Amino acid sequence: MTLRLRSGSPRAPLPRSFYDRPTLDVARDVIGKVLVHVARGHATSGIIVEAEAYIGESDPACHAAPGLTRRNRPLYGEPGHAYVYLNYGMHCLVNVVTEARGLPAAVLIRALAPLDGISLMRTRRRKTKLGPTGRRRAGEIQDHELCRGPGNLTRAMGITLAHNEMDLTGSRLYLEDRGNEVGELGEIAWGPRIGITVGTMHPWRCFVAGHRAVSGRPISSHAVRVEPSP
DNA sequence: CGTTCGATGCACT
DNA sequence: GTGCATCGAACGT
Repeated sequence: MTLRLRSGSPRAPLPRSFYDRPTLDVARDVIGKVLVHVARGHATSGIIVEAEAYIGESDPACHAAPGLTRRNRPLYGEPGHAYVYLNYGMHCLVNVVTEARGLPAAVLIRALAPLDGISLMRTRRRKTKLGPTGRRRAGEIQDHELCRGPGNLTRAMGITLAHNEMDLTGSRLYLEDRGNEVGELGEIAWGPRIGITVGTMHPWRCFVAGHRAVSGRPISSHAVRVEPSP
């Protein structure tokens, strides 16, 4: 399947200036944008509905907390590049690097509402290694489950460690604006980041409240803030 | 519904 | 050797 765009709009990766901004602004603004991966002429894409900010060496949950290491080097590099790493030995997680000029920070992409290449996503998800019991799920994976969660979305999109440090202004892996109105998806909400044991005081997880593709349990609307408090 | 727990690889101390 | 920015099957309500 070839890359398909909304009526006639040219392929236009977001410029580096989009990423070279305060990370909380980038985390908010990636919601509603489209993540695209083109592999061997086949595109997969989805609207970002969940993201988390990791900001600087003073953020204990950020990979830059120990200072510069071989692994976290992309965080110290130019904004608009991918930071992909392996976690729990089996999941590749994809971030977009933000904040130039010495502040190591990034936004973790946590969930997408799939758009293009859904059958290819389903094929890739079916190739997931089986657990110790060797049992596979009974039914088909639903569309909204394909890219629900950071490990699931990289599996469905075919994003691997080979994409680490890739330039997001290129033509292989990028974000673009297809004019989707965030209001059509739902209301933007902020809350604590998921799956971490430190840095939970920061409400730096941004998501579309109530969207089916958002990971974790649904959160009652009164439990979330509408703006982050850095 | 809810919680628990094992699989899995690599960076880091 | 330790500890993960996870996932989902297998239990227990």
